[in-house]
Amino acid sequence: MVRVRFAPSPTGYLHIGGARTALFNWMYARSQGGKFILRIEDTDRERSQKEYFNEILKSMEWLGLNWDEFYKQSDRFELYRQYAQKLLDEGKAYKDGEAIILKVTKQIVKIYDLIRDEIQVDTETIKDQVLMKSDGSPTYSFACVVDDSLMQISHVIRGEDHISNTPKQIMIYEALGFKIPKFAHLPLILDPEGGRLSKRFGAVAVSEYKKEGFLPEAIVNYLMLLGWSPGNNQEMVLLDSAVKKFSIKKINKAGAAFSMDKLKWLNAQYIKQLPVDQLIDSLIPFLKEKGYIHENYDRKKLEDIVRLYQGRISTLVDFLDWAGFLFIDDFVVDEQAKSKYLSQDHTKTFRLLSERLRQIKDFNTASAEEVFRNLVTELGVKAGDLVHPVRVALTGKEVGPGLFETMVVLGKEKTVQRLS
RNA sequence: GACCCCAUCGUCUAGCCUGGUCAGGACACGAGCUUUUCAAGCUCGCAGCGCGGGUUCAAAUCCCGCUGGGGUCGCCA
Repeated sequence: MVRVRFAPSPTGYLHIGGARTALFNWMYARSQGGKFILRIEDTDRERSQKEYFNEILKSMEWLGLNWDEFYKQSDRFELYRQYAQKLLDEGKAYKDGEAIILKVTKQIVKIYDLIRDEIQVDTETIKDQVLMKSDGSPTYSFACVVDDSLMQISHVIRGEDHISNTPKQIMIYEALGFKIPKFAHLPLILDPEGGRLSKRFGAVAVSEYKKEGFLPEAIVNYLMLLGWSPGNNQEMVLLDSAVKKFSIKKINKAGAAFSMDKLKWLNAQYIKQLPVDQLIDSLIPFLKEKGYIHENYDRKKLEDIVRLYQGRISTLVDFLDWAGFLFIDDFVVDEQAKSKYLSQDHTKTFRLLSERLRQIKDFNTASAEEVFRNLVTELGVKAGDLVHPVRVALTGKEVGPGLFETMVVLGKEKTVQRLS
């Protein structure tokens, strides 16, 4: 039975590297009909915070990485103490003050890694390992080994940064007489320049991506493509089909640089193929928070607006930026657009257009366009000479969807009003 | 520094195991089409096996070295 775990420490938010580790563990469990366990490694009471704990759980749920079993190391201190005592009794560990330390014997430790094959390490360079700290709490490696054994973890899938911990942990397994699980060390996610992923690189927390308007499906899709490929030149991969094709052996060995461009592209693809109703539902919290809509809003009208922008936004927040002028009257007018198209006085033409539009009975794209084209012909100017200034007057921007579609979603009343 | 891991377009990758297809796809970038603008979409294009040795009739693919990058060296996890 395959049993894997994701073991984050609540000393920080769930970041994209951790999310990918969780994802790969989850995919492996689901692909093998095994169990996915979430274990919170909160042995460091000083640095662990409830806030991080909550954020990690929420982000996991948001991404759709449901777990079958849940544990918290802070509930298990007695267990670690017992096993440390056992090693003490057997003479495999010794005390230094209150701390309990494992004697490291000289040997060549062989690690069998599913991704990298065999790795050999000479323990000559490894010093005796602290198992229990002076304050009575277990060290990371010790708690990790005890838990992985007791929880019958079959495969330890974690970041490459743990490779050098592995020989130390194998010695603990051996001292305890525990069965050694299989290991798979994932390549690390690098920042866009190929360096270490750090706070210096803006958004690292999963919750940050949620705030920026990314869809969980897109994040998950992007993350699985970092170090793994479903084959067949496929880019958009739903979790279900990825699970069917998933194989640890096919995971890459080299680190992967994070590309915001590609993530955004994927997010745009997911937004495009989302049923409008679902897109509206995803947009509503953002619109409410921004104060663009309140409890009572016209869903039909919102649907028209969303349809107009669905194909041109790459994040949910983009929608707020592009369509804000439809919800509020004191929208920001782009300075460049203003100087480019509104530097000369259009008052008279705008008034004329406004008046003609006001008289339309059935205000739709066809009727608005007809009125507009007739006026342009009458004035003897090119359509574009009026289209752009009008767009800026109505939307505050020099770019956007077709002008007449824009007028219709804005509504006759506001269109007329903004032109006069 | 020591130890460990890694190396295909700028980036993510397919191909490597089981040597022999113009090294394929995607993002980004460039051009064109479309068009009232910008996106989107469609078409086309640019661009890569880090270097040096082997092995072989034949090497991106197997072996060695170099270089480069990354990771770890905590009573943090």
